[in-house]
Amino acid sequence: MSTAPAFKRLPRAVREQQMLDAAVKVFSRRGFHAASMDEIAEDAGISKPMVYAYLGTKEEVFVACLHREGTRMMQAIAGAAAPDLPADERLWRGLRAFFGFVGAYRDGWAVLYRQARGEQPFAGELATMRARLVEVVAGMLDHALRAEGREVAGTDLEVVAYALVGATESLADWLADHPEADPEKTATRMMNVAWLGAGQLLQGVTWRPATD
Amino acid sequence: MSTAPAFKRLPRAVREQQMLDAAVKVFSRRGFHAASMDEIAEDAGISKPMVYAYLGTKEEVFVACLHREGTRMMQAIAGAAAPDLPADERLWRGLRAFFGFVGAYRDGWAVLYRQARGEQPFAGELATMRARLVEVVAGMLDHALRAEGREVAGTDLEVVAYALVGATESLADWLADHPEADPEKTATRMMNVAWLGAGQLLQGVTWRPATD
DNA sequence: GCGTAACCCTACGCACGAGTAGGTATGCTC
DNA sequence: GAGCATACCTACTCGTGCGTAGGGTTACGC
Repeated sequence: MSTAPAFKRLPRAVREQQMLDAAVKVFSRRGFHAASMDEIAEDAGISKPMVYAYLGTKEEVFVACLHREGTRMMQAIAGAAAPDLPADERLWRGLRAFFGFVGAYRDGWAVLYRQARGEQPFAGELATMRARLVEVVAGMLDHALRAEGREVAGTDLEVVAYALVGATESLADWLADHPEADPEKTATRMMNVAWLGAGQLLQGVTWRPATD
Repeated sequence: MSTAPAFKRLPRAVREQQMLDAAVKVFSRRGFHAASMDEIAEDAGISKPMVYAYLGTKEEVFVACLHREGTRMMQAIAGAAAPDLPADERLWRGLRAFFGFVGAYRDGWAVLYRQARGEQPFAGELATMRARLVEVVAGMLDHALRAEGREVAGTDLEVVAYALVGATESLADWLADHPEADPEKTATRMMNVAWLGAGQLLQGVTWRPATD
């Protein structure tokens, strides 16, 4: 019989990406635990055992999502912020790339930051990624300050970098919830806060002398 | 037989608090879904039906936790930042109170921000609370600027306030993971970043003119 | 054209955890 | 010290969803 096969057979590489797309979507909507493998399979237009065959258990599927979206984001940023540029230009381009990523892959962002953070097994992975970002930002600040002949304690640098990364993530959340907002403009605003605030502070200006 | 009752009978109000303590602890460790009512009950030193009798279903227990911790936090901040003080002093006291809260109730913080955020049914509640904070901060900035005869568009103010709140939350996370760190000092650092960065920016200084 | 490997399915087993039924003991009131 | 409310328990039911067993079909090499 030639019952036109409702859906085509596809090569593994393609199906895997479809599954990941579906998984990211479902995880971002429901959260890790509330998401069901059945829903992911259905959303990918496939049946559950295929997901197990290609991607493994639920945890493994989530890790695969985390990995793909994380890599995308890191590459977007790293590709934009070439290390031979002056620090402020690197920061600016990095921010633009970052907000561009969030604007383009909202679901990915939600999975990465809103979900992974709460679930114990994955929080570590996420923390590592963020730590890399903090390190890079701290490096930029340090570099910029050395160029002006100033020097600052490592811990202070790290904490300030942490605050900047936090502020950026927060604006990313805001952006994800405001589809009408412009990523470019958001990046500009963040750049202003970051560069002026951090710069001033690390140059020795303080609101109230830190009485350690 | 006088089999000394292994554990005492306690009045409802006391048991409820013990249950909430246990629930906050378990939720912060495991996350909402992975947490089990059995574990909460065991941790509180009573049996499961008591939890249902006093606090209701799992969702209701979580909401109760959210409510208690959220109220504690808001009261700590509001109590410290009296509205008749100058804006910078209010900001400073609010920050101190906030970091003090996080230092004292780490589990509460984790439940509030790391868990509630990811779970759809509760994210809204949390967003409302954060919105109130953003509003207050924006109000402070606005007030401070008007005092200097300057004026700024509402949206800009809100976005900057958002970034500041985000940076603060981020440092709170850092603090929660670094038990040795000093809340007071963290507050000082945040104050410096906030006041200098936001202040400068809103006074018209920019890194690169925003070319709307 | 025939074997074989890759793709894909329906239909289950089974554990885990939310929520409940139904009963016991302890203190408090009159 | 009888009656009653409140604190508390053990021991279940039952739905939900992860993970799998076992089998069918299409393409591709030779």
